[in-house]
Amino acid sequence: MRLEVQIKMNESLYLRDPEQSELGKNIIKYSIQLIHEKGFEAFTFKKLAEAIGTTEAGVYRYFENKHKLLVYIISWYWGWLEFQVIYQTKNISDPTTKLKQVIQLLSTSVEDDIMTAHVDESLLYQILISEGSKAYLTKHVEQDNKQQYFKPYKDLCNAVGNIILECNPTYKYPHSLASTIIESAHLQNFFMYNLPSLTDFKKSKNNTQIINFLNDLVFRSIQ
Amino acid sequence: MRLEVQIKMNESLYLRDPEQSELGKNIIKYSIQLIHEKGFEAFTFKKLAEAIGTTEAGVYRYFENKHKLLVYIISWYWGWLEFQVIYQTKNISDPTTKLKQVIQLLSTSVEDDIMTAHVDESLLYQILISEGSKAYLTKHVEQDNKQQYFKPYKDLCNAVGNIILECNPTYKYPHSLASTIIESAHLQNFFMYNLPSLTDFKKSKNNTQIINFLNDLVFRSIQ
DNA sequence: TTCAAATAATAGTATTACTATCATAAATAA
DNA sequence: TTATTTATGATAGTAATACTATTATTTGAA
Repeated sequence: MRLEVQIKMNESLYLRDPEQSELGKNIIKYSIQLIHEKGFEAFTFKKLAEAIGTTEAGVYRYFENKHKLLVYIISWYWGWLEFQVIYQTKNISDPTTKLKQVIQLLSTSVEDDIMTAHVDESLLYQILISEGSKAYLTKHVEQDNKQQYFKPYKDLCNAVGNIILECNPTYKYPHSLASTIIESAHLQNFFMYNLPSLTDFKKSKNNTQIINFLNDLVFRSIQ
Repeated sequence: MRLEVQIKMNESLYLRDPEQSELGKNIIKYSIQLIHEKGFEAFTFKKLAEAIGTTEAGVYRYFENKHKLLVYIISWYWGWLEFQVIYQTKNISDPTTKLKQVIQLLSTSVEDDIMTAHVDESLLYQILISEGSKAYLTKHVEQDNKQQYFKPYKDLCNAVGNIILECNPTYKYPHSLASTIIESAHLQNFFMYNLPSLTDFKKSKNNTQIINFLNDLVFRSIQ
């Protein structure tokens, strides 16, 4: 038996559901590769179509524009991450241990999950770090938000906020602390590799230093 | 006597120094207005030229492309902010009070500084919140960094890091904490207005709640 | 006054971000 | 089985973007 994890996506992000066809799955697969390789600004539907072996018009039948495609794959990752957070903390009763596990998950790239064949999670993690904030840093964030595009991010943030409250029910800023550690985990990662003097870390494969920093920050904050 | 503050800019950011001519100053002034109004993605040199009353080619004589112009105005703001941080904490001897003052400066838009005639700092603060990270979240961050484009940001970060160390010389992550509070100040501001459920704040003119959150975060972290 | 530098005016190109049309192949329903 | 919908492929076309180049005109310093 073959298990497949399916992340339920917001339907208004796409014109045709990419999970439902080979071409659709290729659009996701190759857009992750290309955005990772070229960066979001240099990524175009034409290049994507060439990589897949289809035409530009073919891609446009699935996604209205490249921004929606970015939001799609970023949202997918947030959904997958929330699943990981819930799954990997299920049997932990101590909220402190749970929160540490969450910080670890937020700070490290996971190996390519075999349960999601057409998605390479480790590439996606890199995309999240470099391009993630571009999903919402737009002039149309309000409309996008009305369409619920950011629900997976909010859900994750809320889940993390709840674990924070489990650790200390009187802590006053669970959501802000949650969004701060999520974003900081990514940003410190980006800085460590690209602008290291903005951090106190040396480049390293594992992200222990970032994890230590965030643990220190979080647990002192919530006592 | 008329005082003018001049922020020394990295010369490789521009082709011709915009501070040295009327057209140049207009390019800065109107690009701030237009980027604020339309967002960086929809901002073009053609629209800018029309707003100023010059031609596209005229703008290209000053800046190679719109990304360098963005980096220019963002860097300008970092430089100006560092000046503010130094100036406004000069006579404070207590490092804790100093750090609080810095957090306040990072979290609030300052009134338009009359000492910089062609720059509207309150608009620039909004641009920094929404577009600031796009200055470095690119595939060419490494080359840009080699050209020292991010020096003003690093300098500010370092100045804040030093104040953190004054408060607690044994704190292990002064730079990471500094970059985290700088970015978090902006992000929480953006979220408060656009994705409020990622924060614990209600929309408000002054940013006291964000300042309280950051003070709490920082001073618990460094004890 | 003269000469160099800055600007204005105009034109042109490759690429991007789409939209539209029509033919064909594959899946499905009558 | 045929008829018909549906997805894809192939091709074309358009407006806007991100530039580069050329020439003429203005300005301002020597």
